[in-house]
Amino acid sequence: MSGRPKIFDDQEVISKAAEVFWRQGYEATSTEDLLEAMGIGKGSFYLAFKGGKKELYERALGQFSDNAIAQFKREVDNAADPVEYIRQFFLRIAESPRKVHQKGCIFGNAVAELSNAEALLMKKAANHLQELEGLFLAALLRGKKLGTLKSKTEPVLLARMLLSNWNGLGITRRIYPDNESLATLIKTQLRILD
Amino acid sequence: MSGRPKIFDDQEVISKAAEVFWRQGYEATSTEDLLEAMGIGKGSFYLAFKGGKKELYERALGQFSDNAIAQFKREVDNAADPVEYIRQFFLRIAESPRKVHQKGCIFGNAVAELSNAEALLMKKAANHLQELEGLFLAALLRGKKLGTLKSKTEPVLLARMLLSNWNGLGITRRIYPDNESLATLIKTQLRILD
DNA sequence: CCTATTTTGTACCAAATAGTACAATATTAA
DNA sequence: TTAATATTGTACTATTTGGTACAAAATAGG
Repeated sequence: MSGRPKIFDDQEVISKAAEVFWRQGYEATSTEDLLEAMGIGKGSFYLAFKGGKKELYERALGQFSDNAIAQFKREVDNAADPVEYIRQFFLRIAESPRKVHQKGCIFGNAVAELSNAEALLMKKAANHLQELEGLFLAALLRGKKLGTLKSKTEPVLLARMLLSNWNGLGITRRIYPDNESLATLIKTQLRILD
Repeated sequence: MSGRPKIFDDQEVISKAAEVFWRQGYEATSTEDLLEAMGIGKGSFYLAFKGGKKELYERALGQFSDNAIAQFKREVDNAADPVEYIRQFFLRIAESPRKVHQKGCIFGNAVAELSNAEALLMKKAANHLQELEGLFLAALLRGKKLGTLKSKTEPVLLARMLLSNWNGLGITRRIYPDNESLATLIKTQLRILD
């Protein structure tokens, strides 16, 4: 065991690939694009990712989700008021540079573009969004207990609505990549929490 | 003038192409797919659409938009209460079969998947969604005059929000293609109009 | 220093794909 | 009938693409 040393770290190159996928989408990204971004050759690539582009995309979404979910969970758990954290989470969208707006949500993009042919991939992307909805719900429930969630609406329904708002913003921010109008929109949407 | 007769109608084949683009997305659709769906050969295709797939996609979006916009406008103008029409417009989403949910919104899909390389196409798709927002706004303003729009929120803002909700539903309905839960979600979203 | 092991880089291949060229075809009008 | 014209179908080409094969390289351990 232990032959020629690897010249790259899996997580690192997956991150770089994720960025390309995010910017260009799944179909529009060629393996050549990915190899260049990852900085490795075909030999290494197909050894590490036997499933090729498809496997890489799946792992890119998975790793991205793991990081995002972990961060969200860590921060919301540390927040005194989880409802206020959600508010800031959404309002932070309206603090992004244009380039970021243009990418939208990596999972929403996946759900939108993955055709019937890639139904399995699309299901996995959908699952990541459902995880986010789950975190919304947990935060809302804690807010309810704390008394910071005033809304009389069922938390399950509020969480679903937050997810749908998130999905919508992933598109809308690309049409209106203007932080001021986005902030106004988001603040209005967040009224459902009152 | 007037040589061999055309064996197809432009609008018809564009409609058929639009359906394929809608189902599979832009990148995932090959010209071969399109030729098959349209029922014409390469000779005819490149004569009628010199710009190839790209031109066809643009015209497909344009024609789809023209039809949808025209229908919306006709119906909302005939509606006694334009605000109620908007409500029904959204609630009708929750009366779709699974196959339709899986396709989402053809314009939202375009905005989501079109990479920087296709920035111009994406801008045109975005414009179609802005037209929809414009119709929302016109309807809300008329509702305001009629007194059927109760909400104190700025109509411009409401219209923007309706568009974002629409964009979100284009994704969310693919994750939850269940009409009952969709109806619940939509009804809650529509509360902003009260 | 040799052997086993793993990774790397490259050469190669087969399939798919977009697009062109052009002869054959079907029409109208003279 | 014939000339002019527009459309069609097909054969062809050039390129891109995903993927494989495999020899060379770089390590650890004996």
